[in-house]
Amino acid sequence: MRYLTTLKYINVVAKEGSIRKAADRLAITSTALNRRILAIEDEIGHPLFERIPSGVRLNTAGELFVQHIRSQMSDVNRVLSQISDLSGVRRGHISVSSSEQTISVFLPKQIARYRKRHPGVTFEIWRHNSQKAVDSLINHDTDMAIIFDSLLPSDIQIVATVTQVVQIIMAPDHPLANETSLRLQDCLAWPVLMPKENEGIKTLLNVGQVQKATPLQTIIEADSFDMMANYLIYENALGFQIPISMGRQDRTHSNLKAIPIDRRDCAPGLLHITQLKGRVLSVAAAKFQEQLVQSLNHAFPEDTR
Amino acid sequence: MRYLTTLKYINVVAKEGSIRKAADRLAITSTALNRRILAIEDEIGHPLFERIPSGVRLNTAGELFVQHIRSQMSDVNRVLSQISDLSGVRRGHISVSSSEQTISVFLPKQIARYRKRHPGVTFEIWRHNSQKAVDSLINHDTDMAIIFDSLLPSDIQIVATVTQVVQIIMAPDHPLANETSLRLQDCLAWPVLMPKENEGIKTLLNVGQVQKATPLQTIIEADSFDMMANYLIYENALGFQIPISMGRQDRTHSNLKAIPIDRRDCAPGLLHITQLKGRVLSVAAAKFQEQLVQSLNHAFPEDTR
DNA sequence: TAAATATGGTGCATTTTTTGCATCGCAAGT
DNA sequence: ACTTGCGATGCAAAAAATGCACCATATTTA
Repeated sequence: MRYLTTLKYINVVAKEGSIRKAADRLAITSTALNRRILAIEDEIGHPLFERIPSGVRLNTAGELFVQHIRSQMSDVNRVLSQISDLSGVRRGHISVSSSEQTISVFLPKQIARYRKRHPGVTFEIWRHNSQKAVDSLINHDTDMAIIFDSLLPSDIQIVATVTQVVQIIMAPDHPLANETSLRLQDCLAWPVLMPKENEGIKTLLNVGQVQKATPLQTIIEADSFDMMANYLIYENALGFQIPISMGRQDRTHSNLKAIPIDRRDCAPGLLHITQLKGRVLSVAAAKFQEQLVQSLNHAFPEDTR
Repeated sequence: MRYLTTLKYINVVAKEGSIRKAADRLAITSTALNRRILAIEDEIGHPLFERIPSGVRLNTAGELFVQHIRSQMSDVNRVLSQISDLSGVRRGHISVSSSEQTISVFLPKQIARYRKRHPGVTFEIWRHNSQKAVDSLINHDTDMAIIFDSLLPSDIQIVATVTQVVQIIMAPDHPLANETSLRLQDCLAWPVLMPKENEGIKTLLNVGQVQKATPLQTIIEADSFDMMANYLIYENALGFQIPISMGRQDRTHSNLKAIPIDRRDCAPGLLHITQLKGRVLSVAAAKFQEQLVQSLNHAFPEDTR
């Protein structure tokens, strides 16, 4: 949209914190960009940026205006998507913020399924921890976020929630592999691989550990589920994950066994599908969100806790 | 705002229903305007207007886009108002839709009071019946509306409500002038002036009449309160109004006596201050609305019905 | 301490975009 | 059959945006 260029430019400058850098990224001259900014500041009657030696920084007016810009741009996208939808083709671009747990197995399947029906829709997936996920929603950088067990600020709207029991994963020939449920004290004898950035699982486990005063012996902290999965083949250690991270037992991770932790030791976590409160999603994004919610509810029907 | 020109143009074309007429009103050539529209239609990838022999008409895509434009423009104004407010000066423009009852006495006083504190704010007052008032809110043509006793659609938000008892007005020397409350049957003996467009009062009275089977003898239907007031001096007739239409008894309409109708004959009406649901008002408009609500509640404290 | 390297801002020539005029084709009203 | 009003288009003029070279200034580096 041509009439949005200036707004887009300002947004980039705000993010880069420097006119020249922004100009680089936008593939235009810094002068052109500089002039656009001076012009609009003049038009508004107030500067939007504070000039500091290392570049520029939004002042209060700028904050207000940039916020407006972002909501404008996402609204335009929504309307364009609606218009595209009128002629039958479902076009659009969907931006999703996802946690480590859902990004590897669950999301790809969902996206593939959606794109099968609507090939005109493109996707953008961000791997965010919960804080960044929330920020990305507020900045209109993403349409929706999948967040595991985290307290959410009030301007985030929870669209759907499913419970996820933390599971212990191990090699299929592990001595514990035939149990149907495990207590934390059963694990003390084995070394443990702990998720690192993944605050959700860690918090849930920590609560359990503190309550029971059962310190696990963590040998590796890592973020990658694949890394963890591969390591478990070589040593009789234990890892943690939630069901959504794993494919079907017989498929993606057929070489791993997953056994739920007894609820007395570790409460089930909540996996939320969220969006910015009050925001109207594009047709494409709304439909995709609908599909996500439906799939989640189907795959993990409401437990009786 | 320069970057909004195209949007503004499209909005005008949509309202005028003709590119040439819109171009006239915008003081540009029809070619320039035509090109802008063709350009943006091309950019969107869908026509916004349907070309008919007598001009152009919005198609569905256009409806969507124009709706977006209107909300965008009012949002820009809100942000600009907020930015102005940062530097201490309260600037802005407030657009109010008002019913006949409030426009002559109540609103001028309120506006004067507001402008005394914030001379930078300008006003625009529309005299609308309730249907037009609602439309103007939906089109973003007005920031708020004062509507008397009318059912409101669900996308209108009621900010405040006061009750207004229908009064019978008459010359001070009228035989009924010394009563403190009147039944409708007391009025049968005198000719009656009925408000015309003012559906609110008429509906309330009609309910009363039907219930009691007491047909009033209407001699004049008119919209102007002043006309009504002046006529009552010459003939011993009766008129109807609600308290907010009258100034203080001793001031604006000192030559008239107002006596409430007994509630058994005519239920009190509701006067609403309304705005479009979900819309964020500019600083100026929000403050003015606040003042209105406060004044209303002060002037007409909650009755115990 | 002085040179080097960033930053935003400005004058001027150039390119791109927008506008206005004259005109066409078309359809409805007279 | 004619007029009138509509949107669309080719072409030249006007206006706006851009890029280049350069300035002033503050920070970092040698």
